[in-house]
Amino acid sequence: MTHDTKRLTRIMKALANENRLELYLQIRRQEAVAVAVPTGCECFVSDIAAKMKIGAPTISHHIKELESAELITVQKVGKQITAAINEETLRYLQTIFKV
Amino acid sequence: MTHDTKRLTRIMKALANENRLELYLQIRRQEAVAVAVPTGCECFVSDIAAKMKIGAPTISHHIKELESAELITVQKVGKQITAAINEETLRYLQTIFKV
DNA sequence: CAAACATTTTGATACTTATCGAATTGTCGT
DNA sequence: ACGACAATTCGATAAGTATCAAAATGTTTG
Repeated sequence: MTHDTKRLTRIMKALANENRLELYLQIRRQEAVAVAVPTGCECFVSDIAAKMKIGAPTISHHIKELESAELITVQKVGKQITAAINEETLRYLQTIFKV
Repeated sequence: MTHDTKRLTRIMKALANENRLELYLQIRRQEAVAVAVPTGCECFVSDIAAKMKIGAPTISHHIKELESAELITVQKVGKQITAAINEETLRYLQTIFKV
């Protein structure tokens, strides 16, 4: 069992829940939109959460899991928090699934 | 929740276990070796399993999970079984993690 | 300060699942 | 047919976790 398998398992676990995966994908989509606007990324987790069918405590839990797996980074902005994709981990995943 | 999220969740779940992920990665590695030899892929699951620290029933279970998630295909060859990567699913994962 | 709002923590519950030992099935060679 | 070996099924257990409600924390604004 290599070190990489451990890391990759942690990442996969973090993506192995429907709602958490959806959160991650939404954050990526929001970022894709954000690069087009001059203000940059204003990816509020509460905006994404509002469209989902799970409660705030669960969202909070999931965000921490994604952060702990280094899939996203999180920042507090006033009352709310914003999330951003951890590009390094995304690139790592790309290399894993590269042919 | 899109249809794709459902499918992707099933795939991620299948890869979200250390031993099952290791199985999948080993099958990919074995295949990479096999293309270099004229006999093609002789990727026996028992060979991979012999190097792992879990019992045969668990291996059997994991192989079924990978197959059910369409990550691999399986074929019986005599007493043993061989596994091969489902290339379509691998390409799907590539598109997901593509920048 | 107080009200309002976003997030987090805590504690509990229900569900899933990884793993094993034992028994079973299937396949090959003698 | 029998013994050996690979894989599977069954049944059980232990560990993990997704989710919620309630309470707590932190932040902004009147």
